[in-house]
Amino acid sequence: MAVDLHETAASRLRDVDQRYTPNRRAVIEVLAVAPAPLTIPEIVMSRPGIPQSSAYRNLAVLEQAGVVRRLVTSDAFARFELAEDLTEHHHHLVCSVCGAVEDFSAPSGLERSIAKVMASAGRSSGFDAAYHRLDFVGTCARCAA
Amino acid sequence: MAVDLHETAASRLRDVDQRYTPNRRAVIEVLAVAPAPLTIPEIVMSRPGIPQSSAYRNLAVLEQAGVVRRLVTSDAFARFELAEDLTEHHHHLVCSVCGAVEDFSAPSGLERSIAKVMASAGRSSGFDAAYHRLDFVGTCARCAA
DNA sequence: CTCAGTGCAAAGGATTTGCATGCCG
DNA sequence: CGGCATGCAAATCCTTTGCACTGAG
Repeated sequence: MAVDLHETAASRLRDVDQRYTPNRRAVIEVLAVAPAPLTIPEIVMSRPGIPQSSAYRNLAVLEQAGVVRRLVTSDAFARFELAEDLTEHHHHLVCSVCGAVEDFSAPSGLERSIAKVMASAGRSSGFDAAYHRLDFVGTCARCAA
Repeated sequence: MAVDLHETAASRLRDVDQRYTPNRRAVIEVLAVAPAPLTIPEIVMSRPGIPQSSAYRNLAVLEQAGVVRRLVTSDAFARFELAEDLTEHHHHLVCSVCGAVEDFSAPSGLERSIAKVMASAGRSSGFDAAYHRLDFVGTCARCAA
C-alpha cells in the first residue's frame, strides 16, 4: 500500500513533468501518516531540514499533480492532505475556536444522498460539480467550555 | 423584513457593546441584496467612500456579533455573507477555476440526513458540532471548457 | 552539459493595527 | 466630557518569487 502510494505519486508527477524528489517524498510520508490535514509549519517541523520555501513550492507542485489537496479553513495557515483517491473519502470536523481539523467519515447512505443532489445541483445555472465538501463546524474537546 | 434585519443587527451589536453605525449599516445593506457571498473589495466598490480598513474592521465586529459569516475559499480574498439565521440556510457552488461562489439550496430531505449524522458525528472524540457546511466544487458556466 | 529542484533572502499581497481626529451618547 | 468608530498610513504575516547553486540524467 505504501509502495503504491509513492509509485502513484511519482507517476502523477511524471505526468506533469516533475520529479519525485526526496523532499517531495518526505512531505508525502508525513501526510500519509497524519490523522488530519497538516499546516506547512507542522509539516516542516516534523521533518527538520526542509526549508519552508521548498515545502510551499513542493506542495504547490504536488497539488497541481493531484497528489495532495489544499484546504483553507478560517485558520491562519492553509492545510494539506493526500488527495482523496489516495486515501479514503472523508470529511472534517473543524473547531471554530482553535482551528483544529479532524478527519471524519460519513455513513455511505449520506454520501449517496449527497452525490444524488450534487448531480442535479447546478443544472439550472450551468455549474458542473466535480466533488463535494462537507464540514461540521463546532467545538473540539480541548476547547470545550 | 428589512427593518427586522437592521434591528436584529443593531441588537446583536449592542450585546457586544458595539454601535450600529452608518458604515456598518451600509455593509449589511450590500450583503442583504447580494445573491452570493462578497469579497471586501466587492463590498467597498459597491459603496464608494468606505475605506478598506473600516470595511475590514467592521466586518470583523459584525462577524463577532454573529451578524455576518466569513467564508474562506481557496480564493485570494475572504468572502462575507449574512449569518444564516438572518437569511436562509443554504450551501455554495464554488468554481475551482475562477473562485466564484454561488448560493444553492439543498432539498430538505438531505438537510435532515446531514443533521442526523452531525448529531452523532463527534460523539467518540468529544467534538461538539454546531452547524454544517456543504459545498459543491466544480466549474462554473463561465469557466466551462 | 542541461535543466529541474533547492535554499536563502527579499518581495508580494491580503489583512491588521497605531494613532490622531471626529462624533455619538 | 468620555469612549468608540473612523481614516490614513505603516506594520504583520502567510505565501510567493528571484537568483545563484547543486545534483540527477
